[in-house]
Amino acid sequence: MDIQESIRVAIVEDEQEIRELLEQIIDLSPGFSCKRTFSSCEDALPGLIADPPDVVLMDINLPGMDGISGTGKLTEQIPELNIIMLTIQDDPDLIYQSLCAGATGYLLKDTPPVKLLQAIEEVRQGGSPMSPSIARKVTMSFRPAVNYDLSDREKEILTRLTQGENYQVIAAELFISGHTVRTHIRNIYRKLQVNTRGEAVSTALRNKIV
Amino acid sequence: MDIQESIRVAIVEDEQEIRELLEQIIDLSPGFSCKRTFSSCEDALPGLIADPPDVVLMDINLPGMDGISGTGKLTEQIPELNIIMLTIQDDPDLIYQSLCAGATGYLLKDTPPVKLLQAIEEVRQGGSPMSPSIARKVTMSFRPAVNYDLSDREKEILTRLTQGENYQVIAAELFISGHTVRTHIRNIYRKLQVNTRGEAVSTALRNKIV
DNA sequence: CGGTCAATCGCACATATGAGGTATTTTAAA
DNA sequence: TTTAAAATACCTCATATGTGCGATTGACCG
Repeated sequence: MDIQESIRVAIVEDEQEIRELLEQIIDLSPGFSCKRTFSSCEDALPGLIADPPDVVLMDINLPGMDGISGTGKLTEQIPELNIIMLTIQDDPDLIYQSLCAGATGYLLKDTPPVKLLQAIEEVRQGGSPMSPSIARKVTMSFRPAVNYDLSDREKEILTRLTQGENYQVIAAELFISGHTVRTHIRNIYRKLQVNTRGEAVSTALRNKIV
Repeated sequence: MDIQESIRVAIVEDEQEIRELLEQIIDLSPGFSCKRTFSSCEDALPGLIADPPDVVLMDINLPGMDGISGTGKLTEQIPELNIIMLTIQDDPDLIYQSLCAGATGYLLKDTPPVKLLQAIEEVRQGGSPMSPSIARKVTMSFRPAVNYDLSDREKEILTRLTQGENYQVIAAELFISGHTVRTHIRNIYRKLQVNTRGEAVSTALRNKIV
């Protein structure tokens, strides 16, 4: 392997101490190089878009544009860019937002240097490195949160509501009368504590009921 | 640490060869023990529910009840049970369904023994081990898939549709007339290629537009 | 300068929906 | 076998919705 082929890493991190520490860890490791570091997204974006590195380490808490918005802007321009969030927070909501914005990895800042370097390599090879506790939060996010105690029939009808079918169509497909469909939907709304179709579909999908 | 404290692993796998190979890998490794193996979910469920192991390795393709359904039944009874899917398939849909059913890890069958043991330890410690390519598919699943080219105003209205607000309420909140709301919604429906509120909300949420 | 598009506003009408109530039958559990 | 829950069915009525049409304004672009 050519000496030139070291993985080019860029860092966006506002705290000077951490930034320089990361830079040293990476730059002093064979196979890795860190030529560019930034203390804000505003500084980082133009350069990173013009000449994308192999991997970006992105802090979430930044003055001005936060790391999640920055990640969004970057992936909008360069969808295949590998961005690893590197932060203290393990708030499920921030993890969710980061991944939606296009992050491909998510590490906690207490990650030891060796693991950090492994993660950079892994994301380079098409993986999605995450700290164990983060990965767990991600998998847990797929689970249905609350149990609304819907009957099978109700779930069936709710599914069809999400598909935009109207009362008559549902009735025909399930071989029941439109009146019955209305009654079921009334019960669904009561259990879901909603009173419109839009809310019902929304609650159903967000809670993975269907 | 006590010698008794080895991690108790159970295996559900129909192919005898693979099952016995896994059993050996685990049972011969210090700190791990595999006392129970099954060739079907039907066989496995009663025992696993009665006396849950620390970790379950679950195949997806099984005769009779498949591994995803089995995982669902298990987590219904024991939500905190650690189940690692162990399969050849990396189909995003199966990954999604597995995680929804309650799987906490997902490994490909070509995972080398060392990595497998590491994964078992990791899931035991609250992580969610995944093969790199699987993890990447999981993170990618958070990204908005298709761009429907909605204007900011349209996204704003779409968001409110998902919250079940009616035309008049939306109009009042955005300080525009109900007529305008209708026009926007008409345009949203056209762009999303739907013609009911339920479908619009569904498409919006599934594609992470809002 | 002409063209395009987003955002705004308007009218009319058939149908779908949500909300109120009541009641029978089937299934499952106690 | 009694009871409870789920599934079924019906009625009425005010309002929301989807859709057909047309129109004006302002911003931005070539």
